[in-house]
Amino acid sequence: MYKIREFSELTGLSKETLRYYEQQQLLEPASVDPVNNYRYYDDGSYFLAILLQKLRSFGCTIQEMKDVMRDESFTNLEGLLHQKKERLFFEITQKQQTIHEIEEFIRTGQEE
Amino acid sequence: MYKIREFSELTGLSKETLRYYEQQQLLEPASVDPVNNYRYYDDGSYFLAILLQKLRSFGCTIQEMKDVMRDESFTNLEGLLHQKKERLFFEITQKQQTIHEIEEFIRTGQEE
DNA sequence: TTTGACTCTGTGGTGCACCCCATCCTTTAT
DNA sequence: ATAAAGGATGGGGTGCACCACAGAGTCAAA
Repeated sequence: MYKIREFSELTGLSKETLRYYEQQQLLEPASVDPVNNYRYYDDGSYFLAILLQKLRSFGCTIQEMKDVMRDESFTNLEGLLHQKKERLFFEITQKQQTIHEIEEFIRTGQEE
Repeated sequence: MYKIREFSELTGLSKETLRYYEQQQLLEPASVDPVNNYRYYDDGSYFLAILLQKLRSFGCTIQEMKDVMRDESFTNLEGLLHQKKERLFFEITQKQQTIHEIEEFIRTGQEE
């Protein structure tokens, strides 16, 4: 059982982020001491925290992660990952398009 | 001379955006009636407004556009455009990297 | 002249995912 | 026993580029 500080260092998620995720019902502590309200995390929490961190780095929103965490078998996980990949491909073509527009603008806009 | 509404329709920039740009000293009306404070825009304003709109679509920030608008000969414009292109190339490789990470995650993360 | 459309200013809100701080309480080490 | 370290809560703030709205004044056509 880890207290929030140690768990924060373990996972790389800040204490504030952990509290925020709890509030969002995204990652709840394994247990909360009813006397002092201290949060305690365990290895199951660790697994989930690492997953969440990865998903965030993939560009998933809190809402999307909530949808994934809702069922424990992660049935929606793979779908979300594919969707994110598609999104990234789309954003890449968007940016390539913008690059073309900039180059076009440099060429034609230069005339004045 | 166009009043703000007409100029807004002409340029595609909303009235609020025009007021905001004025506040940011990014695009000032050609004149302001001292009696009623009505803003009036002219064809010079139009040219600048279109430029600003393009720069925004290229991903330029307000601050960057301010730097460009500061001198009337637009000496910094080309530099900014090149910088934006570089930025876009970088973001594209970032996203490609993320795509690889997702694929890697699908492969190795699938084992549990 | 009336009416409706337009404009002004100022202020507050939006979204997202957090971060920061004051204040108070608890634990831990000495 | 004491003091430092760490925990809790609640609320506000951040950045960016706007959008929305209230309330008041103004213009333009019929």
